[in-house]
Amino acid sequence: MSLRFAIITSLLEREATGLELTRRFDRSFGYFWPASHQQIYRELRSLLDAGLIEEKGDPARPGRGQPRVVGVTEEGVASLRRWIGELDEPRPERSSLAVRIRAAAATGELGGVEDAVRRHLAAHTATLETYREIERRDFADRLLDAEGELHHLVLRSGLANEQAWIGWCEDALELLQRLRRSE
Amino acid sequence: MSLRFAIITSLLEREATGLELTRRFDRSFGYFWPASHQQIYRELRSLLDAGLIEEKGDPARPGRGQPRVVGVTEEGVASLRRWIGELDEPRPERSSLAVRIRAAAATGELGGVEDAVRRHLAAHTATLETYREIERRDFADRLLDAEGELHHLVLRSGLANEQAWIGWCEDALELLQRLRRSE
DNA sequence: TGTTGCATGTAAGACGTTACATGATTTG
DNA sequence: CAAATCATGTAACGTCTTACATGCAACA
Repeated sequence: MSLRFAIITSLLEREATGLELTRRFDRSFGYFWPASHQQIYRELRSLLDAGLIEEKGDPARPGRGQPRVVGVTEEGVASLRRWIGELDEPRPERSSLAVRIRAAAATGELGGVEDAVRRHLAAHTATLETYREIERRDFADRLLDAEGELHHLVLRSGLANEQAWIGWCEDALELLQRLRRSE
Repeated sequence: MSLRFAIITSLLEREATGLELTRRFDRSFGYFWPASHQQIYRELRSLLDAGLIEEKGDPARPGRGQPRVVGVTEEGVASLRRWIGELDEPRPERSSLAVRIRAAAATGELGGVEDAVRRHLAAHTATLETYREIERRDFADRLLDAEGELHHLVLRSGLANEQAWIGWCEDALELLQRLRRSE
């Protein structure tokens, strides 16, 4: 469901074609809800069918290869407003790294898992740096309007998450090295 | 892929029937890789076909309704050991709460999102308390073997994650209240 | 004997990923 | 005009969720 409303929100911020949306998801929206262009086109079709978005601009150019700009309808905005307050439990977290560590605990295969942790640490460190650059670029001055404050809040969620992961990975490496030495 | 190896690991720790596995996933393994009984039975079938697990106990009782205990084969253990070191990037995080906050920023619908944040805060607080209870129960004494240390490490990943979420939710509520007052 | 609980399954649909297909526009 | 790029799609597959179906055992 969230993808649907992520798209409506993004289109509400500004009308776009499918590919422009895809790029927005690669560049910003996708940091908290990733989506490929295939998912986006499929969802756009369904949103058009439901009347929540509509085609803007010259409708006399159908067919493949032609950019099709879409925008949100009144009904789309109404459904978005309703969705915001709907019941929403946190989705279960899945950590393949935790599975690997339990597997290592059960088999004694400690070397492989250490490599895996190191790769995760590198990835999280890179993501953290990306988020910090965005923060410097977009949220450096302290005079933000409500919309800016909320965007910053979302970014801080990513920052906190990456920092928590990095701290834990460092912890994990320390433990794994200690266990390996004392074997 | 991870579910497959989560099941092998759990069966390596101890043989089980499908339902026993399901309960283990509800009670411990599922904190970092949730799975329903449908997923588990499907994967068990596939693991049997692949020869990575095999039926233990009386094979003369086939059919429905009868418990079927399975255990890991030599080949299963080998494939688990191989998997531990395989390339594994962190899977993209998805946050429906972040989508809601961006939607609130775009529509001005701040009341609904505040409720959503409060519910997430309550859920994360409850999960944190569960993890703390497990920590008190299973990891209170400081004399753990390697396996115990690794299990504790996995638990600490959950603890760190929940704590990060709770801190952020409190932050978010503060901001949302401030924005509401200054409207 | 009917209800409850245990145990194993089937089916359908939503969501995600990967690979590929097709048309239009730009530019070397 | 060939190649690259932009843009919109299709298809197949795998995973996850939700709802339902079937059989056995205990027991009131």
